[in-house]
Amino acid sequence: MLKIGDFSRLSRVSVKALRYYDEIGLLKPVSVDQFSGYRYYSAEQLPRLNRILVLKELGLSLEEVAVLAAEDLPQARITELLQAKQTELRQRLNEDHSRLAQLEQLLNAIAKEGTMPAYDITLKKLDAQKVACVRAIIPTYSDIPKLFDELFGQIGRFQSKFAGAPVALYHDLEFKERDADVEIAMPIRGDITVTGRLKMHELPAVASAACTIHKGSFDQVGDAYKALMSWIEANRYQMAGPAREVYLQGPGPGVDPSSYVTEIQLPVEKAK
Amino acid sequence: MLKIGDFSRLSRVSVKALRYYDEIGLLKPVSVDQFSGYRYYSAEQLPRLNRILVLKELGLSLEEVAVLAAEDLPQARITELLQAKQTELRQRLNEDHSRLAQLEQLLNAIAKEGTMPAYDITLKKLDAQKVACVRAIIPTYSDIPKLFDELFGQIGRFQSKFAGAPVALYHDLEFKERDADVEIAMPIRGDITVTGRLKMHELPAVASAACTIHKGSFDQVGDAYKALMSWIEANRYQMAGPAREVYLQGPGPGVDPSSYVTEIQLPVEKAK
DNA sequence: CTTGACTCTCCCCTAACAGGAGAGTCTATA
DNA sequence: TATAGACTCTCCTGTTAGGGGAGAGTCAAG
Repeated sequence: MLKIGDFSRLSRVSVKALRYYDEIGLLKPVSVDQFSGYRYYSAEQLPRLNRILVLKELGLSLEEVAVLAAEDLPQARITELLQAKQTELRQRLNEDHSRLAQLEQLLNAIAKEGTMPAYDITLKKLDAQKVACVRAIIPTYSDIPKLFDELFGQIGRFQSKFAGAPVALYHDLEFKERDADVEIAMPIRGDITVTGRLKMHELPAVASAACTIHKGSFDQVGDAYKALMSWIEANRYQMAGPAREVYLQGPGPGVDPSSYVTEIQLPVEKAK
Repeated sequence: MLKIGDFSRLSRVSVKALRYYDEIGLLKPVSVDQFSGYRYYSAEQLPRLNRILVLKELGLSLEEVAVLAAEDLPQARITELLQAKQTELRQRLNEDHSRLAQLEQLLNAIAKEGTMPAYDITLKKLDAQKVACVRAIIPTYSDIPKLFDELFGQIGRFQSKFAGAPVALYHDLEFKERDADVEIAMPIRGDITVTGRLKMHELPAVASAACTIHKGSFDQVGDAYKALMSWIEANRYQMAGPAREVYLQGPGPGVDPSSYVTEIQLPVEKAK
């Protein structure tokens, strides 16, 4: 019979860990002194402990190890559990891989710019949402406020049904200096009646969109687009739908242009 | 001013997480109502939160994120931190890679044998240790007990200086049916005087050894060696020193051969 | 018999929140 | 104006796999 310290030395497992394995029922000492509480182990338990350590090393949680270390477990269950771990590991490998790529890209950008880049870009999934909208071909971008006025002039009294921040969609796949096809939309909960150029419809969901947040006047919003474009190129994506601008904090009473906050969302897909 | 729920919806970060970020000082609301305790955020905080999320996604802990999200951090510190993360990530990638390989191997073995393999093999580092030993060429393996007797006949009275389980070293790099070069050693703490064929010396440390534990009579110890050998081959290692057998529970009064416990250690190195 | 090494239980700590309890607050509608 | 329902607050517990330490009891050698 070995005292816990001896068993710890033989197995190179800490005393704390052994006590913990006892507590969770993973490896019980062969006997426990009823009065002193001392745990006594046998060298014959080393193979089991060894198996526990091996399985743990493979990335299984102690709970899973406990299942696998049980005797007479049907083979099907064993392989099932291990294969689940396998796919889990594979997935983490992929994630880490792309993390590493992102990290490298960030380091490159820092080396080039000498500081943290101004725009942080993430890939998001956009849900479908019901909106009230007006869509038109406008001669110049300075006509956008008119579309807003047209929209809010009609739906302004349904504030309680607003379900988010207003969005602009640029339906031209390429940038157009004039005569752009623009849609101004407001997410709506429930139904409202619309007339004239106003329509209710559903913005389609987007499987993945490269997104970033621009802070400040719309004059510099081009920088955000540039950052998005070079990110898309560097990560081998390509555009896959109309760009969206979400006006998280837009023009309004007492709002300075320098505190506007706009999220730009570019639907993308992996380039072939 | 946005209530926490609104800010949560805008940012797609849970209310719980936002409160937590407030608590650890990572992202404080712009104002907190002194009486109700309500937190009020501004849309202008979204870029910062976005940066936090991006850095977190890269695998940084919130503590590290807090450092990086601080203003006016010298560029050197930034790259230093990120590069540290990079190497950390690379290491985890390697580990996961080998884990995956081990897992696949285990699944193969299970598929072949129909059950969990009898031997779990691990790579260990062996420390140097001082031993008393007797080394000899013995005609047959059944002469090993004689060597034990010779050893313990002399050092048996120094039990208090024993520092581990007895070890056998097989100095022939290839298996020899007869006239094997065998060393029987006992780890010793401090010094003792030895005479005749007995020597004191230091067993060298081993950078990595493939190890497994055999339970039961020595007759079947060959299975353990077979398992080790095929593991070594499958993992592209090669032997790099004398095999060791550690008698964790060996012959003694009232010990049945079926409860012997022996660890087999094969020093290895990566095959080129 | 003493001393030093060992062991016991119990409690707190980790990271990044999630879940829930119980109490207080805000706001839209009747 | 009253109230219901939605929202928010703090506080507590739980998650993994133990580590660190306190205070008390136990064992073995000299």
